[in-house]
Amino acid sequence: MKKLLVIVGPTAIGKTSLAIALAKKFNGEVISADSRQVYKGMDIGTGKDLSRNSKFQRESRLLFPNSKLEFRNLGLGFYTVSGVRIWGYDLVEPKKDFSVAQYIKIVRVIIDDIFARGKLVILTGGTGLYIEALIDGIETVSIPPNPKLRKSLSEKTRDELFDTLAHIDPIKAASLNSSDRKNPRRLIRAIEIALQNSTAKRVILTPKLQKSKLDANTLFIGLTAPKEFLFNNIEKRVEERVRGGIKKEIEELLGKGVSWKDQSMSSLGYREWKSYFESNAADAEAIENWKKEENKYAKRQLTWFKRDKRIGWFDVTDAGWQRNVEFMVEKWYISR
RNA sequence: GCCAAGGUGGCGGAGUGGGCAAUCGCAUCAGACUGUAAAUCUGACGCCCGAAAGGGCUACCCAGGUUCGAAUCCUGGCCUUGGCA
Repeated sequence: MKKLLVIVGPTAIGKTSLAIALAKKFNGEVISADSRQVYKGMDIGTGKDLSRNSKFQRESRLLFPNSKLEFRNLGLGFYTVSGVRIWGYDLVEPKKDFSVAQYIKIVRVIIDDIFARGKLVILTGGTGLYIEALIDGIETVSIPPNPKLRKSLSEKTRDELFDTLAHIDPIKAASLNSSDRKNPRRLIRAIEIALQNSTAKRVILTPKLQKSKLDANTLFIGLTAPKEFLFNNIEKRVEERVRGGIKKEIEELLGKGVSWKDQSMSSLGYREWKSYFESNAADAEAIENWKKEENKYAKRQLTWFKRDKRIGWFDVTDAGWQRNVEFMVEKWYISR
């Protein structure tokens, strides 16, 4: 039976180390579900758990599902940390855009491979959308972005965007909640989908939009903690990353031609340094902002995961929580 | 001691006679989320009642005063900062 263990939770709570511990115990391999760790060369800021000498190992049996996704012949591969394989890092160059659709395509290849080798898959990370998309599927992933359209819509106000959408797809427009109606990015994507759908219908291509769910026996575990504890951890972690050489990492990225406008550089821990590098702002300012933003991010993650009723929560400040997790996983693992 | 500027909500900072419970930013709380998701976006945020509409109360350093009406004007006090002695 294919078994998939999912470990979610806010940043800095210790998901990866739990994943590694469980992987050892239950013969598993870890896959990162993190929209930023996919970028090659962004290690410190995104918190890839790499030990000093861990090297990327290419698995040449595995191919990218689409040659366009592959870059520089790097291929698919993994890092080994404490004897456990970690996949999902270094999938793209930081100059490239990346999105859920690509993530699920690539990761499904990896998952199939791990299952084929009879091992447990442990998916862990803080990007809720990626996890949900991978497991439950997304109907409209097959509709690619349309850069020209996006550009032409980018000047419009939210009201104009909403009116445009209401004109093309009134049902979709009416179904949007009050927050999304004011969210330009969402409105643009909705228009993109609406247009695609309507053209498709006209050409009688009618692509069957459907969710493709992952076929596996899945257990969801969530790690949580009181906010003070979390924020404290975040603070320490940010400082560690500063000491660990985030500035140098950014310098190297910039040196390789990565720009502040690139999607990858919108990541926490990177964008906060823009004014430091560009206008000589104090690094204390960057660090303070980084911590602040990281806290907000953790809260957003909690909001996202809270609504998924499949998740069994463990508070990492409770004594013996780890044993409880292991117990739960074991019970599930040996069940059929 | 004199001169100047100023004291506003948890913080920063607008407002300089009525539209002010007070723009905005931060923080905080709650939430959304289906190819940018570490992104993007929404709501609440003096106190009390109310599901809401709405109503009531207390407020812009303190004390007085002018005025139909003051965060805004006047007087006195206290405090802060800068300059001169």
